[in-house]
Amino acid sequence: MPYLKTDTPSPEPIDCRIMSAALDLFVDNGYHNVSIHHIQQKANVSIGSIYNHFGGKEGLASALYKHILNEIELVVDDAIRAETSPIMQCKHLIRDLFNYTETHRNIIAFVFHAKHTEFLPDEPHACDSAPFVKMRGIVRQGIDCGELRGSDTYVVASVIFGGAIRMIQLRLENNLAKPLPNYLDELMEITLGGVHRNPQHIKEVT
Amino acid sequence: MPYLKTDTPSPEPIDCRIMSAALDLFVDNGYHNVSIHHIQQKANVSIGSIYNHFGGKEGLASALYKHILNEIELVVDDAIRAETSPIMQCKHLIRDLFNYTETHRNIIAFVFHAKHTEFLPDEPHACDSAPFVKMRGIVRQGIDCGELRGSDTYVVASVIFGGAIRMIQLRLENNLAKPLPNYLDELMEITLGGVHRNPQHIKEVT
DNA sequence: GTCTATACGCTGATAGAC
DNA sequence: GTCTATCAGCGTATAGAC
Repeated sequence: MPYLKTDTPSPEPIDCRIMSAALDLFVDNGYHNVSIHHIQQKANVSIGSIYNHFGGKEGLASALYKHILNEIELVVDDAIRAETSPIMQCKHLIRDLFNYTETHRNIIAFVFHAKHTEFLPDEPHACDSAPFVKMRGIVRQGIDCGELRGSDTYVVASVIFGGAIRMIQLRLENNLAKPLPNYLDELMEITLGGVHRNPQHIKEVT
Repeated sequence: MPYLKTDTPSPEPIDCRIMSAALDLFVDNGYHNVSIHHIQQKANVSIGSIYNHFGGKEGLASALYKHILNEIELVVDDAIRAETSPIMQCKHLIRDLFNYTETHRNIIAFVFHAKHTEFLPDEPHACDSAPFVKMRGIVRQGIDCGELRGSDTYVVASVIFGGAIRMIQLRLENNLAKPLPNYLDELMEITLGGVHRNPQHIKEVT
């Protein structure tokens, strides 16, 4: 599963080496601030090889994007398989994403911290890709079976995963003192139970 | 307040025309896909004028960034002034941001939909800028006065504003059928009251 | 398949006239 | 202050040897 190892210079297949180097450089510097020459140098390959394998810089980014979305999809599938209720699936998934952020920082950063449409205009928006569609599917089931409040899938999914994604982004920008798993329990508690201390008074403010 | 009008070609001060053109182009195409020549053409000014006023492309982006953060800060200040309780301030602010997204799309897009560190390495992260610091200040007060549950400011702020920001991003990517204000009531209700239909059972899943 | 050297276009920036 | 013409550098992509 961790096919894409970070900062491993040499003894791997060449296409993997290229993608790993590109991932690190893209995350650290941004797609447009990285040239083919940088990637070539970091991956210890020639420019020709990059063109042979990926057809150019954009093809490389596209392959990397799809590869990483597949990895995320595996994480989502695991969570769906491991739990039965939608709420438990959500919590399981957020926990795994938090762990993944700590162990595979750049993979998460590439998904949650880049604007792909600026360099991959033909790829679908991240939120329309398989893993995110599946996340909304979990939420949809939770609403239908009465476990989750609300009616609009996008709204409920935004509350559940929006808070978690925000935490991930804060962590990636080094705004959090501790690793993400330390915040998981509090995050889930107030996401599920609400931020309002006296829920019976909510009607007063809405 | 709407000093930066969108798609207004001519009868304004030159620096405003330049910033408006740059904002539209940056949002539509991404900073790195826009050249000085594009901006010059759209703003009906010369390259020299851009350099005279802003010192170059990066200086222009930096001025635009600061200008827009100031506008957002005004929105935050308005919400803080208009309400007394932190929860009401949060809801007021989210409503105004939703309206602002519909009426000043590109201003919101530039703040919530771009990765500024890729072209403004010297500017602070958006989440460290004044408006976002003030948002966390509201949350901090809410926690301290017992109105909001939770203890960590970042966690509570992520839940409250993370969901709203996620909705804004979905709207900017045309994933929502209706304008944002239509979703406000449901969003606030489940954010404040929790997504879990039976809160008394939360301990079972956390 | 892998590599090097080269060509070409574009972009940011400047110089100097008005 | 505003403008035009021009330059230098970089970055993508290709051609062709091994």
